[in-house]
Amino acid sequence: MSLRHALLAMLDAGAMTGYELAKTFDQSANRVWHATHPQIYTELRKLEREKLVAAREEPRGPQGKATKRAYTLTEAGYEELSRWVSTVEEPTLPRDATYLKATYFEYASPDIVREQFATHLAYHTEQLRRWEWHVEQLRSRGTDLMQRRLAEAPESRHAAIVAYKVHVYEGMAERARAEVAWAERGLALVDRLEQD
Amino acid sequence: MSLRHALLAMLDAGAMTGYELAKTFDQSANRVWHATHPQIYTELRKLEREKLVAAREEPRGPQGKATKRAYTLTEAGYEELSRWVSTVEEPTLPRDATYLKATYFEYASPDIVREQFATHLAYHTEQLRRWEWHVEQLRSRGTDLMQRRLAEAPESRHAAIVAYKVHVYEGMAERARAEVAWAERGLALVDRLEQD
DNA sequence: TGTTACATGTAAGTCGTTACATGATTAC
DNA sequence: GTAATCATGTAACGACTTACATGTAACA
Repeated sequence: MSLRHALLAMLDAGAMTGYELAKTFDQSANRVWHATHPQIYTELRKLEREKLVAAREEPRGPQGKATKRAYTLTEAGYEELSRWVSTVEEPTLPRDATYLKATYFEYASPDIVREQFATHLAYHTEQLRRWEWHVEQLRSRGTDLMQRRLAEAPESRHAAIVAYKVHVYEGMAERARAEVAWAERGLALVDRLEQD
Repeated sequence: MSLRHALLAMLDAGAMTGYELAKTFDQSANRVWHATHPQIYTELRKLEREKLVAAREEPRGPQGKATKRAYTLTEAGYEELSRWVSTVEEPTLPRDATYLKATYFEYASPDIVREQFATHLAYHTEQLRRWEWHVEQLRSRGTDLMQRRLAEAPESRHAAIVAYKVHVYEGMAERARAEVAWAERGLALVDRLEQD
């Protein structure tokens, strides 16, 4: 049940609409927890009913025919976020389809295996680039979210706020590096097996 | 929908009961895909209805009052397994509650943060030990499952069968090492932040 | 006699995906 | 005018979790 906490956490940096949250989830800094837009809209309505967030309907465009709903954390929402952060999380049990499939690669042709490793390599190379970019942004405190967050916190906490996020994103970058290396060793392995 | 393929893959090494499959999933070599026992029993019945596996009811114990159901792959099941292995898997989108939580560790006390990193460290140290053990077992071809699998395959494929599994388990070991290192750096970080 | 392991399920509920559906606004 | 983006949802289905439920067999 971490989706709600991911949402609460992002709203802690300031008001956002469901649309913005979906964007932030999928392409930007918070690619640690994946969620689709129907899930996000549904959960936001649920959080609103539980009074953990409050919605403000805003007109959109000059005519204001369209509206959007900007959500903010309530006091109760903030407390729930703090409570959650202060409980120890059990490690996630693995469920990795690529690794599972790779266990049985002897049933596939070398070309398919190469394609699988190449896809893995391309994906995680791109991810690595993203994470490294985010670490850089964080260190120079360049992201919007970080600016907003720091503005609302006392200066004495600034170091910790940045440091933990850098630690997470560096961890994600390390993971991506491990996947890139794994895929490269995999490609070398196919070649070796084919030569025999 | 990888649970079914995980089951088909394990049955490829020979007949097994739901109970044995659940054990194998959770504590032994195939800890790449997690599943609970109700899920496994349900999916096996479904696979049976779809004729991808066949069940043989066997008596258990000397009186044979109790029974167990041993499942084997059918020809169609084997074909489905081959088909699946030959399709390229899209990378899994991340959903990691520990990393998500760590992003907001500034809201937790240093002791809670230490406890979280220590839990992470202990878990992945244990996992690393397991994966390294499995790699050793595989290399010496010592596991039951591997013996059965090799017995049914032509000798020319033996190298590939072992090599791909070693590659996967080494990848899992590398991942565990990365998590151990991440948790250790995390513990050092808390200390540093507390000193300032 | 009691505990652990073996063995198999059902049922209720939550979480997550995919497809469907709608309409305004912006930029070309 | 038309395409992309902004913006918000519903509905159906499938995957997964947790609690409940039952009984045999082996071992001390």
